[in-house]
Amino acid sequence: MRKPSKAGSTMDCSCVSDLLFAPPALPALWTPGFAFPDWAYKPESSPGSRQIQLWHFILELLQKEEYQGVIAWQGDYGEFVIKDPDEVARLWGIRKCKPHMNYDKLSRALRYYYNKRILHKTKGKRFTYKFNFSKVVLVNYPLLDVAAATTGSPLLLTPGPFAGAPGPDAPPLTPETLQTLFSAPRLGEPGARAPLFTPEMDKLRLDSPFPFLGSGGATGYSKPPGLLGPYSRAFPEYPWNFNPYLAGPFPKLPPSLYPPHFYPNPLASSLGHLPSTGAGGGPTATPLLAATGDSLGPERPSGLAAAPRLALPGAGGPEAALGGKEDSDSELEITDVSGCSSDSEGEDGLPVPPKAKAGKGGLGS
DNA sequence: GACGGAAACG
DNA sequence: CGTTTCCGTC
Repeated sequence: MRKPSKAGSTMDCSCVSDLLFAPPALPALWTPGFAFPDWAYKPESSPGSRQIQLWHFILELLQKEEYQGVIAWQGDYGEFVIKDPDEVARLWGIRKCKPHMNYDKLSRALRYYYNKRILHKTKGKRFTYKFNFSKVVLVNYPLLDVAAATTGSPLLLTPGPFAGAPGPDAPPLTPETLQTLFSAPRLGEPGARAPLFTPEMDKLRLDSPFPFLGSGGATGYSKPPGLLGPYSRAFPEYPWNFNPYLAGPFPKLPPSLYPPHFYPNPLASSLGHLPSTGAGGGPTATPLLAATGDSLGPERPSGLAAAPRLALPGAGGPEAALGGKEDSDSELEITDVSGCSSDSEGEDGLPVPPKAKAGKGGLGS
């Protein structure tokens, strides 16, 4: 019943819209046109209102090395752990100008994602959740959903908790499916519904051993899907220097290329600017974006085929990235509430300390 | 801590 | 609609 006189706190809260990522000086491996994926901000509907959503935010955080002490990928594909709930909540609060945000509330919002299947809880592990990228992708590319439905995507590779969930909208996508979908030449075209599925793929699909949602066990570290990739200077974490999504038509990927777990990179694919599938690769996936957003699409340079310098792990490998990220964090902390009216409930001025990071070694939890 | 109902808000 | 706020329950 407590409803503090919040009256007309119409604080526009020009929270600086702090796109976490300011485009400072982008390294050479950065293509101008390759801005943050629209899809990350455009869930599906509400054309125009691109209020950041919690899962976007989480993804953002996860993608920035600066916050690895606060939230980080861990465990299986899409699994992440909130190492510092208070901090994450605080950051979220800042972003939304909700000074009283806390983990309890944030987690409630997170819990709402369960039904939406955007997120899932990793039971047993504290503060650990798991992204359901299949859903995330679908949410952003409804067309794919349609396509999948049309073909009656037979692949069900969700051993996780969803396995038993006969959800009508349980669109379990496997990386393979995604690739297939993304490879399709114009999804937007009614008549151009490319051969999304072929008999041969069927086999492959079922054959895919992916730790998508529920392969327990893999205790190894899982690198984040390079979904949002481009923001950090470190390009995608594709240690294997190989993009599953652009790998030709559908070659049975050689075992050597099959890491313990690899993740799809729908984004990259959708942007279709990665290592061109080259011959046989087939159609570019670029149209996808156009298909969905269309119209006002920030025209992607047709020749977007720009230089898709993926991480050239080769020697460096993922470990290199992992190990070398300890350097001093960037200064683009989003820890300032500048813009947020301090009015609100007339509480503390919300000093927002510069957050002394790095101090946490015993956060093991 | 984690869950989910309920009400309210923008 | 996506939370935010609050809360009872396990």
